[in-house]
Amino acid sequence: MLLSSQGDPRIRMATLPAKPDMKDRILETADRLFYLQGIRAIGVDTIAAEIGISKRTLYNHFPSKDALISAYLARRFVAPRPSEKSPVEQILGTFDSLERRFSAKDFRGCPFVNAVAELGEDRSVRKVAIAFKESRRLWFRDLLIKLGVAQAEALATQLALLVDGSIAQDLVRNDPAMARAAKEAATVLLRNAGVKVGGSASKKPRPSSTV
Amino acid sequence: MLLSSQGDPRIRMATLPAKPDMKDRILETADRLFYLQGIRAIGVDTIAAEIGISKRTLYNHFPSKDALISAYLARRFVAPRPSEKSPVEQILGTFDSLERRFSAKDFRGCPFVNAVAELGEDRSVRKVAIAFKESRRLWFRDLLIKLGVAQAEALATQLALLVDGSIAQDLVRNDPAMARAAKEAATVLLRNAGVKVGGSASKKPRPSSTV
DNA sequence: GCCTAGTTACACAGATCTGTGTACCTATTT
DNA sequence: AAATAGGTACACAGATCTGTGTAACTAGGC
Repeated sequence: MLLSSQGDPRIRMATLPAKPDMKDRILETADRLFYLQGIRAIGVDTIAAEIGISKRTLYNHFPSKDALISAYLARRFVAPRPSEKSPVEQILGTFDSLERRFSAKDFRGCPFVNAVAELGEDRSVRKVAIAFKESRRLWFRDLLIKLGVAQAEALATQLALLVDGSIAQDLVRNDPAMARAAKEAATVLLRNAGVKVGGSASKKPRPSSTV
Repeated sequence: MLLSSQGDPRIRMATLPAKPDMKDRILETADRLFYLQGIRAIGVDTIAAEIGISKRTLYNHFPSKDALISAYLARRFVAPRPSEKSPVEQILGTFDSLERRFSAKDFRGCPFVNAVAELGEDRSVRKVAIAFKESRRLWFRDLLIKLGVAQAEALATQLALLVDGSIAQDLVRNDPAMARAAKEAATVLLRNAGVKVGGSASKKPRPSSTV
């Protein structure tokens, strides 16, 4: 017993005791359940039971379910990290990564769209959902500007439509091919805007090294 | 008992003007409330109170809330009616009519996508949602085949993505311009497939007839 | 040892939800 | 007039949900 300090979760982090950050555990569990089953479908009792804590503990960390919902959406709001790849690769890579996510069993659409669909009139939910959608559009736009595309604003909006369209279609159909279809459409739109895109829209990056 | 003619419910309906079929009234009200506020957000009490009937009457027409939900979705499943217009006009007109719907105050996204988002695991809901999405895709596909487009299947899927993408974006942003953006993208895709599309994607249909 | 902070168990208030039971009412049909 | 069909009023069962109150327990820090 004495020797096995490695495996003892209590000894982790040198000074931190047996606290794997309860707040994070709650949030992580709420995230999973809210996303997979719906916000209205999951009660705070269910979340607490899933972690194995008392409901009281949950309410000691979050004053209300609404606060938990807000934290859930804030947690889902991750900005795309900067990349070394070329703008075209980043744009089209978006759809490859969508295809991977669609193939995962635990994908269930866009959490922001779902939240708006469920909670409708809620102002703060809509606000963060709009901010998220806009941040992605701006990410597209900046990449298009780097590519020298004239109508970067308009094209960025169209690419965002393809992203959300494929997400909505996959939510219903469970068909990762929707991401491929979106990528093909995106390729056509890019070429139409004068962007040079290597190869067809398929998974072939093409061996050419020329610009 | 004698034969049917006098007992025929169709004849009774004709003689009873003040009875617009209670069942239809219930369904219509449920439709409005479910769609605008969410299925889980609306209880049967609310529906009955909105019409001014007793909850008992509602349950005399629908055995359960689930049955009401199914009837709601079935009612929303309207196939596009055949049109005299050219295939191109029909395809692009889809986005014009989306733009009009987005501008209406009571538009709140796709009822099928919303239902799947809310009810997630429910098999029958998913089933009708898939059927609806596929029916629209096939409608696009058949029009594209009439136009002699080679890759009608793939292009139809892409057009469906644009439709659902603009719906999702408008649900969040409340911006009818999303339909215009989708129409512009659709125009590019059609031209790329060899379809002759008159004018730019903007609201300049053509100086000739008003249909 | 003692204090404090976090957690637990558990009861409970109060709201809301689906669905049922029952007796009564009212208009039409026979 | 009697029967029938459909609606009403209203209570109620039973589940579930958010949120609170409270006393007791358990650790680490002083």
